[in-house]
Amino acid sequence: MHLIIAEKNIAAHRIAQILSGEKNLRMGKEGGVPTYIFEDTVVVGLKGHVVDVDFLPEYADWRSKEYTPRSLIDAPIVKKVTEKKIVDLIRKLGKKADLVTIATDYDTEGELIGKEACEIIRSGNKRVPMLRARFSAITPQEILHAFQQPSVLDLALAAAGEARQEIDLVWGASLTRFISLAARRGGTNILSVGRVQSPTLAMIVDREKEIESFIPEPYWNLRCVTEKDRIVFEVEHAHGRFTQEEEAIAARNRTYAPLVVTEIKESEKLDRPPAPFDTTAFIVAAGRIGFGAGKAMQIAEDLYMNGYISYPRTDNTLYPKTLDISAILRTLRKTEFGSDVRWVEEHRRSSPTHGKKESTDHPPIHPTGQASRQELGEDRWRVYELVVRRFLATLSPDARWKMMKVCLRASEEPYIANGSRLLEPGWRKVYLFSEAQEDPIPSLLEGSTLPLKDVILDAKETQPPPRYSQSRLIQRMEELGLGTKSTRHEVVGKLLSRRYIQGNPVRPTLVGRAVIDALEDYADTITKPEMTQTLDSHMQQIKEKKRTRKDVAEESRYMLQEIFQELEEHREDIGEEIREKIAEEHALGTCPVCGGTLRIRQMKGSGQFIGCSGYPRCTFNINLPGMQWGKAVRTETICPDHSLHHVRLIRKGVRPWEIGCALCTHIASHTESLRLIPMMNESILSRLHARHVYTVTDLTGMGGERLATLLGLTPIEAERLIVEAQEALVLLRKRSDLRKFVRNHLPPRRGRKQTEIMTRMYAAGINDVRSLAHTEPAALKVTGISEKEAEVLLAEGKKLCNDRIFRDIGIPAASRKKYMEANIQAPEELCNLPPVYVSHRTGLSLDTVMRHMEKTCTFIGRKVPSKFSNAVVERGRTGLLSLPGLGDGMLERLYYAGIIGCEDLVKADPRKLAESTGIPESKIREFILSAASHCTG
DNA sequence: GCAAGGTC
Repeated sequence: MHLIIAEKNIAAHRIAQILSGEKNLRMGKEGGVPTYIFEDTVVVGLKGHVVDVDFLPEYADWRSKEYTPRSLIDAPIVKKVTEKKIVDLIRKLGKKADLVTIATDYDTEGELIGKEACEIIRSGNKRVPMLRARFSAITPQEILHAFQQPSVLDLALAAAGEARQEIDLVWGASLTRFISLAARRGGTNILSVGRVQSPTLAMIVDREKEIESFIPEPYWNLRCVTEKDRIVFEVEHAHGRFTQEEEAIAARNRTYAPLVVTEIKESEKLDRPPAPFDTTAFIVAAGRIGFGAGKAMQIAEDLYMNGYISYPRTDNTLYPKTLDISAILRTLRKTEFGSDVRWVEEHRRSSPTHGKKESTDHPPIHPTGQASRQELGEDRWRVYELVVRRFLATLSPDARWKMMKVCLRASEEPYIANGSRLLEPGWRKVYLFSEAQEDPIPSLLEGSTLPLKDVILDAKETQPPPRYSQSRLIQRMEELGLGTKSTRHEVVGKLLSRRYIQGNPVRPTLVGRAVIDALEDYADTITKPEMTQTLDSHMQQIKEKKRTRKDVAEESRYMLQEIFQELEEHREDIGEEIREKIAEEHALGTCPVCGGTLRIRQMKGSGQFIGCSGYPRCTFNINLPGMQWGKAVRTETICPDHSLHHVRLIRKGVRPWEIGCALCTHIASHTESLRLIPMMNESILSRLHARHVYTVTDLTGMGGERLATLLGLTPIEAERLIVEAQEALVLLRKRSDLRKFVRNHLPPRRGRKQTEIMTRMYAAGINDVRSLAHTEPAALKVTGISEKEAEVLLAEGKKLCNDRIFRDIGIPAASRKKYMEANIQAPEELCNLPPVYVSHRTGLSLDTVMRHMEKTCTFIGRKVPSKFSNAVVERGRTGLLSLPGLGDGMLERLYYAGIIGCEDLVKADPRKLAESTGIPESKIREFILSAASHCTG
């Protein structure tokens, strides 16, 4: 049997199709892994690496005294299986094979992945011949050729990959642990360090520092407004930017009407369509239409897996000759882009565009299947459309522009105007994502004069360099050789998830800055892109057998040892420095009450709030929504009124919740409540605010005397204010309770706001669950709730009220639950029922039920029912159950009617009893008869 | 709990 190993399932499938000629190809699954079988051949796809490197298990404890971060440098490295199903399958198939061909991608990682597969197979079959097929595209030509002339694994090439693995693991793990431990950050807050992520982060931090230290330079622009054929347009002074204001003013003062056209230069410009998409260009283009790098790749991956577009991880910008472009166009004719496709077919350029990069791994990203807006949904459709239109653009003719340069004079001052007009849109007709900036000016004649409608002198300032957008960052990474087409966007995602950076364009957090500052001081090698470049050249030397993997790794370890020498000497300083900067991350600004520092504080549970550094001396605090709404972080925006950083709640997978200035929000939300106090007026309110008393609670906690002096009230007024505040607080608590209740029982619906419903309820005089429960369903209409929902709400409200009454009566929660389950909801109901029935129905002991009934009856002013002894009840029960045909179900019904023994039964009126129990009268009569004979006899 | 690189 011939076993062929491909790098991924999709490649295995296509290789099998080509080699089998699509005849008798059987697709199956073994051990959960897809297989492709024809004749005597089995093709299996890996999932990239199926094993990974790691340290021995004893190194797992970060805080181990023996296995310190530094000890990882020389720790033994072992391989561990990460894809067990695949590993098991290829080992099993390898045992039966008499030939194995490794057909992974033709690059360094592919060779290493091939070697891993080889070693797995060898562990079960030492003798089987192992060949290597090398191809640079999965096309019939390439594949057939590769299998006709197979070679063997290139161990030097694989060793270059292993060197990378080893170095990345050792540097990354040891430095990550060191920095995290020094800063005392564990769990989800570790501080990671790596050959690619750290230089990328350093780039972002550098840019931020550049922006901060940027000193704007003033400059002046001089322009004139004029008009021709009713078209108003502007001409600029030929000098361009003036750096001296006097010069600009002088030039303006020399500018007199009329404007005379002195020269007109017209030319034509060809505008080539963009090159086909490689991964980076795709991410950039997707970024322009609003997708973050990670999101764009996730969607592309999805479209690829479903056959709409080609493999999204590629460095190639040249369509291979084997790509059947006309066939793709024919496929696309059937889509929404049909008319564009036909236009392209009629106007195709002689050869498609291409970029600088040509690699042979995969073709540029292009559409492979037809799709409709409906089947894809909004986001996927937009990405698909982008890929389709880009593909069409690369086949379309150039756009043609008419360029105009007009020179003018106003008195002696030279002015110019640049205009452009799109003559033929060419590719721009099909590619709508790159806006054609037309700048039309009316047609002019040399020597003609124009009116001078206005002369404008603008004072401006030079701007700092912009922050990196995610896609620009990925472009920079590519330029610097950081990461690969498959990993660059993941690195950005990693920096975001570690909270080193935030937003798009990206900004470093203080944590991110602190880590880079520390690394630059003590381990700057890891913060420089050069580390990757050096590693690449060392890998090249290994590939060429000029150096060994061992040699390269040893040199790298030696360098890392030296770095650790420095790091360990300054361990305390580094830790303290990072911790200090991180603490700053939570600081919002000055406390309005005491001048201390307001900080975001997170408690152990899900609580978070803003507190003062002066606590307990200063108790000023602001409540924040719980952590389930997102973790509170500060943003760089500062409130102009309170000089406090704005606050934002961040939660995974959800758009952040911008709280804004927490103090503004705090004041606004509590002002409403303060107005509930009858004697509150604008004057008192503003005096309270001026004294930083913002909430009703704050007010109730104050002494009358203090309040009087603080607000300039008489002691009597102050006392009254406090009493009224206390009453308002009671109302607020009721409302808060009602709000929670409504939230729990009213399902959220689109376009309905809970706060509005609540406002309307309060306005209707419904301030607590009790008054809600006693409202008519129709009366709730004004709140915007449907009648059905109102009924549910009222029923639940009644339930809750009754439960609370039971609670107030002193019935424990466990028993209350049992009454509820037995559908005994109100205190009156309980009192009306025979105790024996209740006991039987709920499973509570008779004594317990009697005790509860006693309390309940007393509470609602009823007569307490007389007691039964357990013995009497028990005797009655055995008596009743001894009657022929009377089972447990009947017993309960009789209990319900107050019949607890044969004596009661004999005395009962059969017809009435039948009515109240639902048992047929004839049956009752039978029971009575037999009861009479039993009990008397 | 750590990196970067494959792939899903």
